[in-house]
Amino acid sequence: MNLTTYLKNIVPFPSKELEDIISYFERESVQKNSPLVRKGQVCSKLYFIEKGVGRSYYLKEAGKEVTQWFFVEGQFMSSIESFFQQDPSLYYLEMLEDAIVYSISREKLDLLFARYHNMEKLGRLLSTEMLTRVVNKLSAIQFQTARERHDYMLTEFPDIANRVPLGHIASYLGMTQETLSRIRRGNS
Amino acid sequence: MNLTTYLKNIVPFPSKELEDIISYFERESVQKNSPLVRKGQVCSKLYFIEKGVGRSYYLKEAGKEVTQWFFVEGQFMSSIESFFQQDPSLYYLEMLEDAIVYSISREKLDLLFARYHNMEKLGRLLSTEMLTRVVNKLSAIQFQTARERHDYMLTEFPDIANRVPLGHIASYLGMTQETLSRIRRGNS
DNA sequence: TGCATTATTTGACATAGGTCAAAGGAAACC
DNA sequence: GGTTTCCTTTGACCTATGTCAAATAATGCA
Repeated sequence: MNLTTYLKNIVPFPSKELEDIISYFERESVQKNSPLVRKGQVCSKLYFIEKGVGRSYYLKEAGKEVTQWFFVEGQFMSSIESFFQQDPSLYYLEMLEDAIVYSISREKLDLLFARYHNMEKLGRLLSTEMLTRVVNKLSAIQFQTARERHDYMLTEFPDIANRVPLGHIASYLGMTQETLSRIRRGNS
Repeated sequence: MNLTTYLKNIVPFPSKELEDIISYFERESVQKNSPLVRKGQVCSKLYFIEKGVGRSYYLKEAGKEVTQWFFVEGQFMSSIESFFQQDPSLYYLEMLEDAIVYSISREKLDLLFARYHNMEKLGRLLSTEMLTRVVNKLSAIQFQTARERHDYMLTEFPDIANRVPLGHIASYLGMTQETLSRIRRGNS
């Protein structure tokens, strides 16, 4: 998914604006398993994924990783709270496949927000959209059984199952790898 | 908490703008336990709470209510996904005390977003702030024990315990009333 | 003030899903 | 192509929290 196309579909930017906006992003190749942000760092960039899958994850006691979110092609990815509040990130960000992303720094983004009303609108729309998705996950986690959460995941990230290790998905769903494996088998 | 003061503290609106913006809101008195939105309705208004506490809640099988969020003085309240996407709300919204709120319709709000860049910015900021808070709750629900979630709640809504029934808080925290009662007692 | 209603606590018991440990599979690397 | 490493499945057992039911306590209202 192309950044220009993506932006145009959300807000009808005049092409001059859009050109200017795009020029503030940098295209980057990112290697599989390389961290974009570590816990404790302030997340300095917002990423748009052109190709690849990423995830955010917490590191719990005993080194256990808990996936917080998956990010696929055509989505923005960041440690949002850290990026916007300029606080240390509570979790890690990494790509799970070799990827191509577009990145922009906070300063540049702020500049674009200030320069273009349309851009501010884009920010608002993306933010409420993400809010909706997080609320959905919260309600899945809060009152669904392990099996129902698995079904929720299939709607939110239809093809993720074939792209990332089972353990990542299990922790994203708030269950152990063993439980997810049992659910997949069909019984349990 | 006064709406004008609140808005001014987030974005430095010129007073003319602010005056115009405020004029689009309507002041309403709302009675305790009266629903602002029912499940299945499209939520037509965004509310700002000047006085009172509200909550959003799901109605599960067997008529069991599950609180999704609390809203206190000085916060905006709505069925956000429904309000912004104009979809039927998945949950109810009600005030838990006699309250005073300021309300605005989607059309008027859109008009203000379009008219004032500052307003759009306010929308973006409030939306990312809410996103942060929901992410925090999600992480509490997803990997904390019942007791830890209780502690999380005390930071998010310090004085809520004295204002709303225990059952509402328990379901907000994803546990039963009995469990919360046992936690409060200190053992368990 | 006293009754009716609603909210909270307590106890006994049940269970979904966790933990630990080990065995298969698959994939990556030389 | 064989070996090392990582990923997934399976089994046996355990525990935090849920369910159900009943007893108190608190609150609202006549």
